[in-house]
Amino acid sequence: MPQTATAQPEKKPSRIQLRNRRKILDAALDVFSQHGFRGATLDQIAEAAGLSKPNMLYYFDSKEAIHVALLNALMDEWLAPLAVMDPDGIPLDELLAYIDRKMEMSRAFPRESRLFANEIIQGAPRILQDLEHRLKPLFDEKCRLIRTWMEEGKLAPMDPGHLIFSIWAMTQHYADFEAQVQVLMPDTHAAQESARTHVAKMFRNLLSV
Amino acid sequence: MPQTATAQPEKKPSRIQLRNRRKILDAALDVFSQHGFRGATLDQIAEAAGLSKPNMLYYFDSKEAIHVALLNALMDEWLAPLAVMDPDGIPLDELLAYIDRKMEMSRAFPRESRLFANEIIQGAPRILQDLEHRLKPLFDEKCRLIRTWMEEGKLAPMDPGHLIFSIWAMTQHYADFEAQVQVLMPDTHAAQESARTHVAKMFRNLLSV
DNA sequence: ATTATCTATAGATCTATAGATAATGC
DNA sequence: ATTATCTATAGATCTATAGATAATGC
Repeated sequence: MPQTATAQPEKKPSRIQLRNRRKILDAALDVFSQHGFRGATLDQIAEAAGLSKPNMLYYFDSKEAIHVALLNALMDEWLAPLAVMDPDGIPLDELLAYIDRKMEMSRAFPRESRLFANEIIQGAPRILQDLEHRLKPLFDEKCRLIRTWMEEGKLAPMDPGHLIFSIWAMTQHYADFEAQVQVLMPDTHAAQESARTHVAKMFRNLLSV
Repeated sequence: MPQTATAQPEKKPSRIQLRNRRKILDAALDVFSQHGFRGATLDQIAEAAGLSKPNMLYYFDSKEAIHVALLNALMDEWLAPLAVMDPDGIPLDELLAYIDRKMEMSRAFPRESRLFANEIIQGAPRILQDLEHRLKPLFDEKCRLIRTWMEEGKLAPMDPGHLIFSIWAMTQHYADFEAQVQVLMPDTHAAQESARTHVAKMFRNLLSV
């Protein structure tokens, strides 16, 4: 039986392993999302994780390994709102529910949003493969679904790809550009609530037949 | 006559001064827009500018001074499309023209877009004052103008601030997240053209009474 | 016995400056 | 005379590793 090159003993990780790896990834999310990959330092991550730097490198081979592990761990969670869009649901409701889930994620998980934003703005050097192999198939599948809905006359016709880009742009803007939003609309709490209403109305208006 | 604290001899810069400062800022735009402030190095900028590193620091005091000079130099240009929105024009036309100018800038100057995006995502530490003192007044002024137009029944009513955020989010998305757009819509040229149409239609639809 | 942590530091990279030399403009 | 450039390097910071010691799980 041919043995794959990546086959490994694969002992199950200890409790300490799990806890420390999670502490490191939590800290890395803080630091990488704020400074980007090259702007972040192992010192900052180690301090935020409450571990010494060498100890941290006992759990991950390198700075890049931490970053890649973090992106991989978050990718599924990040794509979940799109993934659960249901072909058997009511088209307009499904899309509006997707938009609302994205707005909620942007509010509840701004660090995750900024982590991906930083990576992609800088050319996605460490995540391009994942975009190709995990995001692209999902994107294509949902584009086909939306196109079908439009052809059935359930949604106003438009390019499904650009529609999805519009949704991403609008929903993630409030997380990614929070510093600017806060300057221009100082009452953050009210701004967040009204943003949700504005975006929902905007897309309902756009998508209704 | 009282003398301001910042008064300086202020000799006029030589031709070489002007040329080298411009070369440095050009190079800095390349490097900072791709890697962010902390991710960029003076080595990269110096090489891109075709100057030695110490020579470059003869023209600017520090890495931060280069970055700040660059942001300041680009801010007016970056806000120009919003600034020229004309109170005496036809409301819907003015807004659609603004949106089209922003789409065109995103296409023609993606580095500028990413430079500001990087800075703001990371909390705008070096540009917060400018946002307060240059962006905020313009933003408030244009919000008042749009609100007036809406009250006159010339535009569909909505929150003007969120409308502007929507426009920024949509138009800058194609520049800032270009790496992702390219993965998902490989035919970049066609994607750009259809993006322009999509965004124009979307806002015409949204704003028409 | 194995896993986890610590101290110390190598070696690379990065910002910035000192001080000498070359080029330029009156 | 003044402006611009170069060589050399100080001093800080950063990633990563070596090797010893402590803690943990059978």
